[in-house]
Amino acid sequence: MSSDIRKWFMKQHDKGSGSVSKTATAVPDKPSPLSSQKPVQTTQENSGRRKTSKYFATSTAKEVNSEETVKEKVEAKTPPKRKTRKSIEDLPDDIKPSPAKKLHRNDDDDDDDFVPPSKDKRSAAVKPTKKMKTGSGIQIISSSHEVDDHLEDETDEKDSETPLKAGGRGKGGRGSGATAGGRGRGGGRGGYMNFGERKDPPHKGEKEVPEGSPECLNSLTFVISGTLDSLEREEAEDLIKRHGGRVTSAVSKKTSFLLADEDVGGRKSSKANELGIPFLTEDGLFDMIRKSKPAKAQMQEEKKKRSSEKIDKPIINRSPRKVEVKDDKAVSIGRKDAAKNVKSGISPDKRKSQSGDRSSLTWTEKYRPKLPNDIIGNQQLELGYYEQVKQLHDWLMTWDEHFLHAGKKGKGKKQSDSGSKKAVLLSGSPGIGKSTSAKLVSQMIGFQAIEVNASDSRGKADAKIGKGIGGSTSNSIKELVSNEIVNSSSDWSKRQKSVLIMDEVDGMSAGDRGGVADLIASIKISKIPIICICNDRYSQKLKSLVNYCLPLNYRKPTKQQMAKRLKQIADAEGLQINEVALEELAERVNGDMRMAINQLQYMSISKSAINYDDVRQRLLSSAKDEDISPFTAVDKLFGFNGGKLRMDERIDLSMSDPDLVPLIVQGERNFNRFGGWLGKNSTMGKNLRLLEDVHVHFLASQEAKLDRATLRVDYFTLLLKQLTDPLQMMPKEVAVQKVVEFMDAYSLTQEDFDTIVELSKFKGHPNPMDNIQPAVKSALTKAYKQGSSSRVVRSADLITLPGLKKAPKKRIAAILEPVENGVSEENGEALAENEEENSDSEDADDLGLGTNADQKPQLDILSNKPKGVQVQLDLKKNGKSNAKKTPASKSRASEPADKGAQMSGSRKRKK
DNA sequence: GACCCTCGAGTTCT
DNA sequence: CTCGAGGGTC
Repeated sequence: MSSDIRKWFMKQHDKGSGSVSKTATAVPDKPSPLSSQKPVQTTQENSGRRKTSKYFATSTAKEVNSEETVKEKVEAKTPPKRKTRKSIEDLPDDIKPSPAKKLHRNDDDDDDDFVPPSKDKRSAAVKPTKKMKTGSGIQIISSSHEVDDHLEDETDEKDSETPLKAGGRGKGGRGSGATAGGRGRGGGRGGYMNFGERKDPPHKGEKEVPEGSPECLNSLTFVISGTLDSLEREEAEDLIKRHGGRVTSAVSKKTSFLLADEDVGGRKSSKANELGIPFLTEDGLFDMIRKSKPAKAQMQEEKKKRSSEKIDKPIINRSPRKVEVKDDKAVSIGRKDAAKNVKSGISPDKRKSQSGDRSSLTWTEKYRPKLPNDIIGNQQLELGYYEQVKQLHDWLMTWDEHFLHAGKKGKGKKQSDSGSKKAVLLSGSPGIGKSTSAKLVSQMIGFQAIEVNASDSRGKADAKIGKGIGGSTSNSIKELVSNEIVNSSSDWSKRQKSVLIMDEVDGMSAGDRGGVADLIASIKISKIPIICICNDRYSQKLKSLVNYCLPLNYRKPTKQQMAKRLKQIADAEGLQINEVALEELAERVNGDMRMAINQLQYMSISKSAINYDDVRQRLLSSAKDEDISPFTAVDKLFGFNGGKLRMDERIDLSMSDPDLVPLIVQGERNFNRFGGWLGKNSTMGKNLRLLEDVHVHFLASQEAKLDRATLRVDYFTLLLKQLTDPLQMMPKEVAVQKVVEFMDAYSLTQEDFDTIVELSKFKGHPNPMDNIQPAVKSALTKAYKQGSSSRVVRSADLITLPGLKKAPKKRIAAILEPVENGVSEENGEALAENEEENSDSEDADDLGLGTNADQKPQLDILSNKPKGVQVQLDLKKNGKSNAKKTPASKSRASEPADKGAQMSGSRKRKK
């Protein structure tokens, strides 16, 4: 390994010196190529200059000044913020400056360098607009023959440009010059990095996107250049992929067409010219696609599409036939699950059952990497140097050494550099195997992994740590760490080494006050290695933590890597899915393998063959631009859905409950939700806590060991289906029996059931219970209650969960405070009243918002019920914290009555 | 098998 | 642009 490192080092060194020399030699040359690459700047510069000269010739300095001020004003008014820009672009078309935009775009878009000739047609047409636009941000251009001038000027400019930075400004003295320069700089070279301003197609959405045979572009490769006429780049990509085509980023010999509507120029184009690759306009593409399908078929296709859309819309399905198939399967699976995985007998289907009973496992579990090498992406390089997993491994090893040293201070072995930090910080977007690899590596080396999920403080780890010290995570950690010290100094260390895995530390820091500080303190004193895991390394909260950690950035696997693995899985499950679809899926889930597998499984429930469109449909809402980090993505999400909801609420929400962030993001993906999902955060808060309960019960059933995050995301949809579909699809008795069976198998209580239903409702989804006959519902209730007599007391009801204290939001916590001391039923009831009032007002809100479910009178009972349950649950939790001594069964027994009472109570009050 | 060439993707930081 | 992956050739 040392040799490896040396090798590596030498390589680096070589590289370094090489590049240095390169740069050195390159420097002198740099000016000219550079200047030629800043077309926009040039243009603007030109026009600016041109204008200036014009002005100088014909106008007074004052005029110039005034213009300058105008410009400045505009600039001041229009900071380069995206939003603002966008709003500008949202202006009516006549104001909207397509050419200017184009100009702009050129500026930002790397390879589509500005080529004047191609532009003339357009610019001539749109000149006026340009003027306006420029007025609002860039430059004022007035003449109509400027195109020609551009050319000239451009050439002129070239020589002087690089020096210009100073000279240009000095010459013109224009603010514009400065501006243009700055932009050109940013856009020109680093332009391809610019995600900022996205060009809008001039005729966005105006053309009808054709539908063709799904195979018509097979084996064709496209490169998209510039901005198309009516499609966003992504849309065009979609279109092509949907028809079997391939889209790549760079022109090569393999490229079949260069898709460019305008702006023909730039590197892509020149290369295409060189290679004799035909150009294709958007219309050309459309034609191509259209031609692939006879008109009649086209219409049919469209019809089909439309109807399928109709069907797909309600995710909780209530549409007739197509869904039925789905449901049957889902039910059978659910049943299988419920039947506690009776050895694979029930499923005769074509899928190879990989490991006996496959039913109990989600695919995520089933295909979870077993060896560190299974973790895709971050694969071992020859040198092993980039491979995070290996690095982690090494770190752990050296840490141990380090630790031994500290303990025995005997051997004079030199510590490796990576060992100098006492903790590692694994970062990377979710689902790419951070915790998995942490666990696996620890396991492999023989460490006992103690996993603490910061945002789920009552994980297994907590249980292990013991309930002695209060619920705070950090306390637990401290205790653990110090315990470990004691233990290890005695005999423990010989037996087993431990490693502490702190999951989601960025979540923790907000939840636990000073969590990070505590964590750092823990790291300082810790005698066991600590692995911290976060999603966003650059989060402000973690900044101080980074100093104490060896940072390890996990990279997202490429979509090809993911697709490969997914393909394996699909094959193993007998699922037909083509690669394009898989890649798309991979892309859409943003490298989140787990999510991808989940989606795959979910889709597999309804179909055995999946194509690109299915994937697209399913993941429509997960915009591709979610790629920076989930947290910024959430910001965006908030922004996008912004209109409908109160911003402050959302901010509060995300601040006070970091746990919701992933829920939101993933929930979005999971349910294809659009705006309006988050009506009221208080309800969400409750739901979240309710979800905790579901989770606990779920865990207690020993059917699955999942953390809450997994539960909420992975299982939720499936659970919902399994709980509600039978009620819709089957005769009453059978359905009820099945559901109760299922609930029993998973130790779900009726509240859990309601919770699940309730959770599915937010954002105005159709209530899955809508379609269920009241009779069936009551039958279900009855059946469940009947069963409950024989039901075993669940362990979940008996154990006290330290984390629960923390769970409620502060507001509620404050209310609860007094109760915790005095176990008084009246208190509890009063409390309940309070909560009830709250939920009532929320109900009102609901009605106001027009959630469909809540509006139908006959559903009122139903929709109310969960609310009642929530109240009840609050009570219960309340009771739980102090009612450890109270037999669980008792509290349970009293529930139904309470619930009923409260329910009717709240009803009355409302009316 | 070693080398060369071409293709294609990623790069950043709060 | 830079680097790795993959494929082809000698």
